Amino acid sequence: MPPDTRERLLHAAIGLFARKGYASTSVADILDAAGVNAGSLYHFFPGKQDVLLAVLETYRQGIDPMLLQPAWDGVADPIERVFALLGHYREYLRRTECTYGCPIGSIALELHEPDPPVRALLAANFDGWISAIEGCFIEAGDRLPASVDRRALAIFALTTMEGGVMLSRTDRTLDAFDAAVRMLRDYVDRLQASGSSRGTPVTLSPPGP
Amino acid sequence: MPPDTRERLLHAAIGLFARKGYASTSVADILDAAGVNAGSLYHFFPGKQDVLLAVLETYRQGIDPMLLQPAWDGVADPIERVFALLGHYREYLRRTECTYGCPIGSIALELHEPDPPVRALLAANFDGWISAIEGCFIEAGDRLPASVDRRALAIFALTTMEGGVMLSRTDRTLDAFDAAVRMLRDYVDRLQASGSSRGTPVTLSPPGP
DNA sequence: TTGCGAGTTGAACGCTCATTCAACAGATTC
DNA sequence: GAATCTGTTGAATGAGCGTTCAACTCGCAA
Repeated sequence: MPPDTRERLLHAAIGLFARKGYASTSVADILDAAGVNAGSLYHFFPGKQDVLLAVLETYRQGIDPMLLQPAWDGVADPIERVFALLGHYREYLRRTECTYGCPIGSIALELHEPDPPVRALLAANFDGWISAIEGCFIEAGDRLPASVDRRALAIFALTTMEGGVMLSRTDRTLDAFDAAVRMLRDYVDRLQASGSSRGTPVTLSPPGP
Repeated sequence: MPPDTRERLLHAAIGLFARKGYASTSVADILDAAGVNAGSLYHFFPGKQDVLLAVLETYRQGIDPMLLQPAWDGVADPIERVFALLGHYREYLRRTECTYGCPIGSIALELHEPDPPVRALLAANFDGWISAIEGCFIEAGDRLPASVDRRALAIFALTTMEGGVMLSRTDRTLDAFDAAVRMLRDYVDRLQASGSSRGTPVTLSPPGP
């Protein structure tokens, strides 16, 4: 029954890395936020980068229980689940007044030459996200044309989210995020309309302003 | 006729910020790369952040002559110009073995609480890019459905590029970038096909792997 | 010849950073 | 009750950071 010192450090680091980024967060910041002394941190982690590794691993394990399940609560339709998840990120942006969006994306672009284990965990996080969305599009079955690569579409959804977060964070407005998601919605609507020989017919909403 | 010290500092900073990011580039790095002493830098710039401002302003002024014109050389069709520009970024990724893509995007996500002038210049850079692509889609006229918001489509193209760069940089492979651009191409193709009562008919290529 | 301003030099400054370490505390084991 | 293990303490370390500054060079104008 070890004390929760490690947990407190991890939780403090998660918050600080999301708010300030990795490089701009000092070890002293983490220590202050966790209410822990320097030696204790180095008792649990070999160094600062290993705290980052633990944070990224926590995110990775949290994709399903902490991200997907809350976003998909009450949403059964697989395609609606994709946009429910995007809406989840929109809410995150909105609540923070567009100051931070996806912590994985921020760290991915912040570290220009990440050590291999860090890069591997970043890639694993992206892969978990993509695979979940790919599952939605696969579950959509013949509502989408058979010729559409489900995984590529999932990647496209992730680039839309990450790019939208980047632009919206830069001008502190949800406009760019909303515009990008609106276009993705229009695309998926058109895909559904084009393959509508089977499955429930879909009403095509115009992508206007 | 002032010596080119300021130019050398600017050029060195552009290269280093793109390669290592802003925070990870020390003033000493810039001085070494430019072959200049500390005092000289502070003769031309009040501080490190003002070097960043000058770099961002240089990028902004270079969007047309340094980015668009080379990418669009010999490409007349407005819609092909959009994808020619995306191909330009692909080449940039490829030549650097997927280690760096868009420097504006990297800095935008690296700085979590940028000073107002820095954020304004980042936004101005994105806006210049978006407006240029918006011009392409406007020029495409009735090849695209009238209901499609040209600016939103331009934003969508930027999120595709920035998101694609992020993912490709993370797993050091062009796959994600290619997948995202392929889906954007399919979307634009479908938009053209749907509004094809006027203009040149467009052959719809399947988005398969 | 003197004076001046633009540009240069590089050592020095104060600060923050990640990390270390010897000493200590308390529970568990033998 | 001695030994051991896990965890804690917080001052100290040394490197690197952005920045400052007094002294200097040099071309040019008066």
